[in-house]
Amino acid sequence: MDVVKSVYDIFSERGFIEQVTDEELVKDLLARESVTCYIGFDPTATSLHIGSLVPIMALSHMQRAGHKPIALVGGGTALIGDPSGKTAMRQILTRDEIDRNAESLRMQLSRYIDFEDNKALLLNNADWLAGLNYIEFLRDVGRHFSVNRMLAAESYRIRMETGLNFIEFNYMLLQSYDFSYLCKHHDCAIQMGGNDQWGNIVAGVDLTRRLEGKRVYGITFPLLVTSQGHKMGKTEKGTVWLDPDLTTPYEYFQYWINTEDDDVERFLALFTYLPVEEIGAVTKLADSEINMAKAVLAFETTKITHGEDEAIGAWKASVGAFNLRPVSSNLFPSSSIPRHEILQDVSAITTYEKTMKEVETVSIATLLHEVELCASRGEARRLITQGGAYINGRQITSIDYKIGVDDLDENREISLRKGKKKYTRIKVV
RNA sequence: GGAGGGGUUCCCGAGUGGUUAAAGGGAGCAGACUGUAAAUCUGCCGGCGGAGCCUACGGAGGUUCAAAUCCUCCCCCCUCCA
Repeated sequence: MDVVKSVYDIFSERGFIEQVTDEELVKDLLARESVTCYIGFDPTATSLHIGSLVPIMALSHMQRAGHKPIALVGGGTALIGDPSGKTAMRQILTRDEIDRNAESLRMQLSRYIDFEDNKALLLNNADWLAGLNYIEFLRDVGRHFSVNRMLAAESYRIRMETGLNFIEFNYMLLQSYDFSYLCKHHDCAIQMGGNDQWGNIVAGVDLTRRLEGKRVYGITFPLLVTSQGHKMGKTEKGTVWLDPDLTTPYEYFQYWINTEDDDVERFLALFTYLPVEEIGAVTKLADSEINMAKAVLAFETTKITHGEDEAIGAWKASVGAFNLRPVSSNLFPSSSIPRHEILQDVSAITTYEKTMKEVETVSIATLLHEVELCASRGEARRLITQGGAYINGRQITSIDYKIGVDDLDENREISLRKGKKKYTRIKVV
């Protein structure tokens, strides 16, 4: 088979697809011509996080296959917010905030998608939603929606039990309108999104047919949870962001290398560009050998999000801190992960600069708190009591421990560790 | 608008005057075991220099020696009726 793979094949072999509105037609369309497709993103935060990575990678694959992705910022819906105040899920944002978030969104997405020369678009639905006239909207759009059918949608059925306000109920109409608008003005033919968007996407397909007389399609991705059933991208320190100022590349790397065994293969397919043939080798890895695959996963994902230099830095720090074994040369030949032994270089680990006085005069618990290893001094004290605090690899046995010059290494640095995995360094200046 | 039910610590959820920083579960953290995995077991799990103090049970007042628990007003959610 030397037929070029279509992006649909790529999606399907990499596990991107949960549901498709019309598999045969979508397959055919994507194999035949360059298609414009879109995914919506919430502009409620200044940074995207790991939870958005599947949609982002999907858009990226689309573009690589010669299609045209549109990243749609949901500025219009953010303008409405959720007035009940009970759920914090939709914050009301001002136009300024939305525009600012949209801009940082563009910068982040630029790592994965090329927006040059209109090869991809970043649009904001506030541009067409904000000026909508209610009467006209009801007449032109609202009349196409059957409340009975809406209530049958999975997403609403669930909310019927806990309560659903009118604004939320309207998101389906607005999102459907987005789709038909993008179809009309940008010739957009496919909407993609998490499987929770299925109802909204299908509604948009229907509306577009009625409004524009055009046939459009929808694809949903599986909602990712780890094999433990945990939500993706949450750690002790909170969300794993894509912004290096919020989550350092080292922490990002660490998040991925800590992936559970059962998720490694799936994640390699979803979050890296490595060929599926190479990824399949994961299943043959015995016992701890799978850690090599995790290293590759961590390296490749970090490289995609933060660049190769940062990925190498994070990898080196990881090697230094955890005695990571080099990845065998026969594994993942497409990966650019370094495979040689290296000198210890932990500079990618977060380092705090402090004066000798600042270090000597405070209690060790305070210090652990100050370098954000512990959320409070109380937690730090507990940690020490339970034997989970280490200084330069030595367990701290007393909460009265005081740091002195003897704790400095030749670079005037101190290594602090919480448990087995959380490292921080202090540079005494 | 009327009637009833409800808002508890990160989440779910007990608790109807003091013994409640508040049962239980989940999540999380640490220790042991390991492979920076999972499972399991053990401990911890509001803040503050430990006995003490502060903050906390939707919001604001009030009763009381003492309130998450009683009273008043307000906000929000749910159910039924309109």
